[in-house]
Amino acid sequence: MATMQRLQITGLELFYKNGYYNTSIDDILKELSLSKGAFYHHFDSKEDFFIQIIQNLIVRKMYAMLIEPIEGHENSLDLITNCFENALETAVHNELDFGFVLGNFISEFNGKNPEIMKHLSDILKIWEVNLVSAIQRGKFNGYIDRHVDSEGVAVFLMSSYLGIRTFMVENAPSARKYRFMSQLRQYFKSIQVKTPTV
Amino acid sequence: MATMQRLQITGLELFYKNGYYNTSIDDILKELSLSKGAFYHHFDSKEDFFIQIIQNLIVRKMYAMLIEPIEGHENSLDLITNCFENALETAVHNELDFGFVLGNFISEFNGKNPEIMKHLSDILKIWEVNLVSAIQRGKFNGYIDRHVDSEGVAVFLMSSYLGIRTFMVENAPSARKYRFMSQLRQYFKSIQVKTPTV
DNA sequence: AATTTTACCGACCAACTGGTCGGTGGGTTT
DNA sequence: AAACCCACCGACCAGTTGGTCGGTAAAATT
Repeated sequence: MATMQRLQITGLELFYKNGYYNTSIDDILKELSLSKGAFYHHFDSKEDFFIQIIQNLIVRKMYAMLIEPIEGHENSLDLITNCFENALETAVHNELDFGFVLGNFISEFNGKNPEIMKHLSDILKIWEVNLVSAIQRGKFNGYIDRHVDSEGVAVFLMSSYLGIRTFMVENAPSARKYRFMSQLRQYFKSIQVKTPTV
Repeated sequence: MATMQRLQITGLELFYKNGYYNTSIDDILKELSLSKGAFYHHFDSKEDFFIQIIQNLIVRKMYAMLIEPIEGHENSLDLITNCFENALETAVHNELDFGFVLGNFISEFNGKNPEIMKHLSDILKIWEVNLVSAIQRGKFNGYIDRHVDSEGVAVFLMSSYLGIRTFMVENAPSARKYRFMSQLRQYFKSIQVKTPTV
């Protein structure tokens, strides 16, 4: 595989595991048995390197995991439920979950690096916009109560998702995932269209 | 004020603002015009310093802001609503919100420093236990539906709280707080005891 | 008054940081 | 075959890191 790609993949892994500021370029190079020269041949700086990682890896995966799965015309709430279910399942198995990766980096860069924050915020914005669309589609298609605030639901969903991921990291991920999903369904019940039970 | 306290207060401020690994002891000392000698006279190491900050500042504030306010015998859901409302309001004004401080540090130390993680997890555990108690009290007192899973509600509440804080940090905190609280009330409606509307 | 303890100073250290730069060897152009 | 480009090497640099240590002046203890 191309050296540039290998650097980015390993870079993201280590940045995620140890944090951006706590991972040195040397750490990444040691992992791949490459030299400083190789790194600075491909990237201008550590910051430029990370921005390319965001654009090449994080954005793409966010789309694949959290945006495309909710684009269909089925019941939005079902789509979102399944989407979260799958995303959290990869999280249980300690794989990279890009929604969380994003939240993590936002914590790390907040107030420290406005340039990088802008890139991260943009992704969050895209997620938000797509969630709002999905919810409005759900209203239009008769699945969601027309009186609910789509923006509010989106904010609530994103918040709880970012939060449960922080929380899963610390203890009993599988049990917490299960409990979280149950309560999410409970919440969804409260915003769906009430069909009188015959 | 005693030098030791001033070090801890300034330390927490800077650790919170810039991250633990991205804040040097020299940064803290410069802020207070103190020397290395002063620091190592009072603390064994940077890690020891941070653990004392957790125990002296973070634990106390967590109790004051997120635990004691939900201990009363009124309607648990009201208590929790008010508690979150207040905590998020301090967050809007960019003051230290210790629930979030906790979540932030958990992200930062996860997988890097088990010793510190243990201390942070303990606080989260205390919060969880107290939330579960409050919810069970709510069931007992006839405010909350007896069929709901208390543990699940607690996990959901903590998640969404940690999440909204990450999310508020990035954009339009006040609007997001408002939207979040609306949806929280919506969720609470779905778990409270259903009194037939006459 | 003599001694010990406390609180603090600041020069110093080895390890590490992001980044620079002169090189080198293989492949492609001319 | 000469000239050039590309991908990479690794010694080196200045600045920063957490941490050490010998010293000192004031306060507390004897």
